[in-house]
Amino acid sequence: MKKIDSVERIKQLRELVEYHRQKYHRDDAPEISDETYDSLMRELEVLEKVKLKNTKEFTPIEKVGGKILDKFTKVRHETSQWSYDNVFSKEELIIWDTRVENILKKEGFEIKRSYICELKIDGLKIILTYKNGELIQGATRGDGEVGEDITENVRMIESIPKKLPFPIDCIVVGEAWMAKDDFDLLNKERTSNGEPVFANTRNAAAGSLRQLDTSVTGKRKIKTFIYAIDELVSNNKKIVKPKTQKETLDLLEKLSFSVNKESRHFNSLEEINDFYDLQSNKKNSYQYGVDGLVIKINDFSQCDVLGYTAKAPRFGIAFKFPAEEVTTIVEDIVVQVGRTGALTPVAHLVPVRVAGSLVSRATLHNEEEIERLGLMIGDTVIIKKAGDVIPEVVRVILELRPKNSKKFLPPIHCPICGSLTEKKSIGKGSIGVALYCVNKKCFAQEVERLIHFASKKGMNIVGMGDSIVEQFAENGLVGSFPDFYELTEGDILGLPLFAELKSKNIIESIEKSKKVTLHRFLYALGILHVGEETAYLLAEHFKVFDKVKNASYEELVLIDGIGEVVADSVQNYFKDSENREMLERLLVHIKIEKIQPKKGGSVLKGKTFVLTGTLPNISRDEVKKIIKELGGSVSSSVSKNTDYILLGENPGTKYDEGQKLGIKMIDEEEFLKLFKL
DNA sequence: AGGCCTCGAGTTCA
DNA sequence: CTCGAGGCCT
Repeated sequence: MKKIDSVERIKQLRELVEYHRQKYHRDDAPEISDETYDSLMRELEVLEKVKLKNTKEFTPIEKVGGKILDKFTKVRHETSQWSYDNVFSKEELIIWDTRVENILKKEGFEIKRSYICELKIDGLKIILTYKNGELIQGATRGDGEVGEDITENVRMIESIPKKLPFPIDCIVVGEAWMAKDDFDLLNKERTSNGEPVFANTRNAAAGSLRQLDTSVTGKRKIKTFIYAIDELVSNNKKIVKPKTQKETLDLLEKLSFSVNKESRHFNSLEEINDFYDLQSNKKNSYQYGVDGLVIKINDFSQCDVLGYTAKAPRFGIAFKFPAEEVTTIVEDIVVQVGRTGALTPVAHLVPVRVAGSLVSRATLHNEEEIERLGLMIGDTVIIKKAGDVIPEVVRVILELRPKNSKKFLPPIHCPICGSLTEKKSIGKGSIGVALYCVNKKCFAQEVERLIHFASKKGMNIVGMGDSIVEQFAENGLVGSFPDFYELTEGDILGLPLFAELKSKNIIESIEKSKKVTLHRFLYALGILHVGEETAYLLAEHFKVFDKVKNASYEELVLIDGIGEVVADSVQNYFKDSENREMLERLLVHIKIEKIQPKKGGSVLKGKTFVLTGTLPNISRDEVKKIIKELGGSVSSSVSKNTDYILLGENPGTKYDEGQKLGIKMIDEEEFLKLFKL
């Protein structure tokens, strides 16, 4: 891929950012997620700084917010409404803190400082003005200088006091948000009324506040957290101007505002980092969205010294949680060969941080998926992580497509062995979507089969991971399964990076792997359509390997769960003379153990479980084993046959499906207790 | 023949 | 986790 001209990209990005800025701030109808928007903004900021500095093209983005719609009247804010700069890592936080310390030192100020950490609520900023204790105005932030008058809407919000307990003048600032439960209900209602649903709680909150009919606002159950006092005039001795952020929060509470209870007062960055970790685990348990922490210097006299940059206050910073959706560029689409010969296109990306890890590749499944996405090489795309683990291309940002973008052409030849590719026919006349390399001797396929054979769920040769198998294969040490068992320490020692101890360990693991259960052995062979489950079925039915090997088609299809396709596949595998020879050579080394009769468990008889998320103490495979031993079964997808969903941390879409179907959810603790394990 | 339920296969990063 | 497709029930 040719490098994209950065000046050209800056121009495109500017236009795009401006477009979405208006969509978001003016129209309340964003088309992209905030994270995506942030990500575009950050890229633009960096590019401008690097490429255009000292040129007349340099017009840094400073304006934030949008133009004002006619239907709401404008209000000019008494004090500018800033927003804090963002940091995304502990290192960046230290840089911010060091700058704070340096400025304080330079100005001859006390450098000892403490911090207030507040949750950064995902809502919309509101500014409330009180005169003599009476609410006289509510406004949105707008561009920071001029916002919209939403006084009548704000009066409909329960958590906002219309009259303060003290007759003072003040301007306070906070966040308006909608609870996740209320959001779900609202969207459900809108669906049944045929209205478009809101994309997220913040849009819903924003939409609800900008209603010309304020009774609608009242019905929408908007909630608030207030966190700042911009101005305060008081004749009352009980109400004095706060000198710190902590006093501010206390005072706000005293004035009957709704104040978030999670805020903490800390003296060190270490404490802040712990709090960050704690909250990043807890964030999904709140009814409001949290996108990070806001860290503020507690002492206002220090804040005054620190002042403002052109863009943001120096005395505070937003420490954001890792973005879950970001943009990046598809540098190339590369075709990978699987163990069965299946060819899978994978997008190679400019590395980006998503949900805490650096992502450089994402599977595209097949051509049809690429078609659906309308993806071309060189495109800018939005990436997210499915179930917080596997990177996924969500969609293409067409506006950023470079002129030299290339279409992905499905390979005519296998990228590894060069033989022709084809699609498989399935059933009568119809053709499957996946493309295959039909050469069984294809080196890539052979390596993948060997990896599968040695894997944990197969022969479980400990220490024989993907890259080691690859290395062995490339050096001609292994080409077929029996080769593993004919390796000597001397063979391995010849390879680079293999010291004596390491070689010895590998030989030992190979030795240990010789004892296997029948189902694991069958699985390891990698027979087409025989996965873990089917291997188990075969093992249970036939008990000994020879009977599986010699089973007739008729016998196979009679087994519950095995149909024509699988029976065919099994038959063909054992009919193949090369396979038979290989097996003969292999079985000399292998000792197939009898499966122990099930430990008379029947507690879970007939119960079907589905697992989602990470369990705190037990591994997924262990749980599966336990459930099976007790007579239950584990399925990979939720259906109405599912009895229980075993819920771990960061559950995926199965959680939502389960909720829809009203399936009982239990966590690890409940599971163990329930079945007295 | 159609629809639901499951399984198999491929995938990512630390 | 997601997708496609095999198996089985209606």
